[in-house]
Amino acid sequence: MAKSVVNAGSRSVTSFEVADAAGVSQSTVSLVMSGKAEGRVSNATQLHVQETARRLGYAPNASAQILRTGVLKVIALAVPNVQQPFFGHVLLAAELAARERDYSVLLVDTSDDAGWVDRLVGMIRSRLVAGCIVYASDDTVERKLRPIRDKILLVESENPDQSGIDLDIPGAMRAVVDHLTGLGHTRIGYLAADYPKATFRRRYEAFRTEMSAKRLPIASSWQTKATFELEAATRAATSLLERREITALFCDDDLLAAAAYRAARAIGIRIPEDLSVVGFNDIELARIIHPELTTVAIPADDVASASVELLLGQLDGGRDRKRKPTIISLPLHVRASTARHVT
Amino acid sequence: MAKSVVNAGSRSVTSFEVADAAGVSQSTVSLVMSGKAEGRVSNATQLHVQETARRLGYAPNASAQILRTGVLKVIALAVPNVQQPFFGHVLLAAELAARERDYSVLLVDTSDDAGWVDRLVGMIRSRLVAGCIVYASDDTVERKLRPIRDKILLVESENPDQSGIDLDIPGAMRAVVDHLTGLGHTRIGYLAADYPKATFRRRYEAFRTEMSAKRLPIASSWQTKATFELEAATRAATSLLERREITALFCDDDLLAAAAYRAARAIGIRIPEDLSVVGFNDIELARIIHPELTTVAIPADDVASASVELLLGQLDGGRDRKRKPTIISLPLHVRASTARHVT
DNA sequence: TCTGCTACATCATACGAATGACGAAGCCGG
DNA sequence: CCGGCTTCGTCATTCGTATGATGTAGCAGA
Repeated sequence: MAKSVVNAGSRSVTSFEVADAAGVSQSTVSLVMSGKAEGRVSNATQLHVQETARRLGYAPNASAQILRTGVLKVIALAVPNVQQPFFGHVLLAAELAARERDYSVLLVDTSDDAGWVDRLVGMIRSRLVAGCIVYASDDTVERKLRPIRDKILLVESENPDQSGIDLDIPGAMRAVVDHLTGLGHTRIGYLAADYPKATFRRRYEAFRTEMSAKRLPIASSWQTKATFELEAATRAATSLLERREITALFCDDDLLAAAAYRAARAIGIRIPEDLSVVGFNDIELARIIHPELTTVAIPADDVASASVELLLGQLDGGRDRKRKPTIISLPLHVRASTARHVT
Repeated sequence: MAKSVVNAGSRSVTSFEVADAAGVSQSTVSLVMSGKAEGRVSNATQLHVQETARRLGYAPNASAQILRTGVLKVIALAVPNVQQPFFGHVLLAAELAARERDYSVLLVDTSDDAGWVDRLVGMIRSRLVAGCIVYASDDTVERKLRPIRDKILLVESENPDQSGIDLDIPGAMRAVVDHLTGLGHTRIGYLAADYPKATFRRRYEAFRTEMSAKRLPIASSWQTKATFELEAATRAATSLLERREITALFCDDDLLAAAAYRAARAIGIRIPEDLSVVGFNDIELARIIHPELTTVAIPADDVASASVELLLGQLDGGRDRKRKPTIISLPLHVRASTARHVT
């Protein structure tokens, strides 16, 4: 009497129905399904239950499991602007790392509205997600996250000691300035990202520190800001370059470097003969534009997998908070966009 | 194995505790919190309960709510390779569209392993997510998704009639071929994406159809395949271009077009003077490389928001399945990489 | 005083799985 | 024939919320 089949209709199969169909109790089904049946259920029964469950298309209801066990394997990832290739990498790597530990990843985009922090806090309070990795936060955000800070891992926090993960910005900027001065450059421009993020501020500070240490000049006319919108960035770069005062240019992001390329081409400045350019991030674009871009690489995979690891550790580890942040070092990839300055 | 318990901050507040603190019953708290209190709870009590809840930091437990109500506002998004900028756009737009209807988005990356389909089916069966949008599926995938097909929305399915959303590939290819032939090109090459996806096959079929309709030649030596890995793609493009048989080249993706640019530059072929290039996707890169790339645009935002809309409709609408797919048309953005062919 | 309302609030149960506390056999040794 | 030990299962409760059913008090009308 094969009673089939329960099509994929909307009502879902419960452990009670499996129990009925298999002629056992709900407890037995639960024990078998959760793999805790050893020593409590005979092998024959286990097989029978498994077969019945399969036949009925049974899958334990996640909400019920979570409610009962308190175990929730979903984390959120709050990233600014997923469409930036760099964050795409981060997202991908984080998903992979999470999946390896049986976690799923919920996306929270932080780019367009201010409501995301409250939504995130709500998600965590209501236990829709167990915790969250937050990239590039700022003070306002961190204040709101305070009450749930043991469920949050900050990457590149405003306050470095709050970070779980931090990047070796000073080291990277030292490498950049060393590289450029090593090539004979002294008038180094700065195309900054016009976003109020800690990471950009810290890059600029590190730059100034390095330049001072080397007693090199910094002029405000050698510097400007731009968003990542291509046309706007190109205009900003153009107005900077057409003064023809600098021989090298650091850009806060590879996209800005690409804009600088466009600007340089438009006004007849050759890269690297007339201008050396250094970017930041090392996204694929860096090798696509011509000449290939010298840039500081952020190892997105390492950052993401380390974040996941730390967050999950923090979530069940409990009280080992006052750990120092993990520092990720950022290699400078030297390519064809930088060359010796000839006087 | 001692079970570590009781750390101060981690126990979460329940509606019973709020009820106690406020001197009312749990039911009352629930009614107030869910906004269904009108006519059942006096205003004074409502305010008092709300205040108490706020003071204790109460948030309803999501699992319990879902279990009780059966309402689950999380959907999954299965996309191949989030790090491709195009899918970054899709993801972002989908998250936004979902959020507007109070849904959250769970990411499923389909690029690196084959296990994702089973994981996805499990998520849906166990009601961890309510439904899923699946991009660029294939037959194998669709077979496995069959049992839960009313919770899935396919975008660009292998079998067009299964799709909820489809792209007007034939229209796009017609525009491409019209554009190139209008410029006097007859020997048109094809740099294909080496991935077994329906979308690429359909592009190629549409290409052949158009070329036949115009009685233009197609030669296998004018065509090759490549993955999106930059170096490999550049090599493939190089071997295609160094034959110097074609005057125009269609590329399955803007990244491949970028590789073609590199190849062309390396062997001294000028774009667009010696070779016109057309891409596909219109990612930001298309305007960054020089000359700016003529390319078929996929309106990622429209695709994503329409997908979300359709899926959510399908999830609660229930039985209006046999709807025809929504067709999204793909404009050709003509830029500087295509020019008249001079004999 | 009794019926009929309205306005508030509570009771009790269901959602579906997990799990500690209990059996019920079967078997052994004495 | 009885106590004790395994082996195999089941019972009953718990997780936290939502909600139909059920009061209770107060008041108006008759």
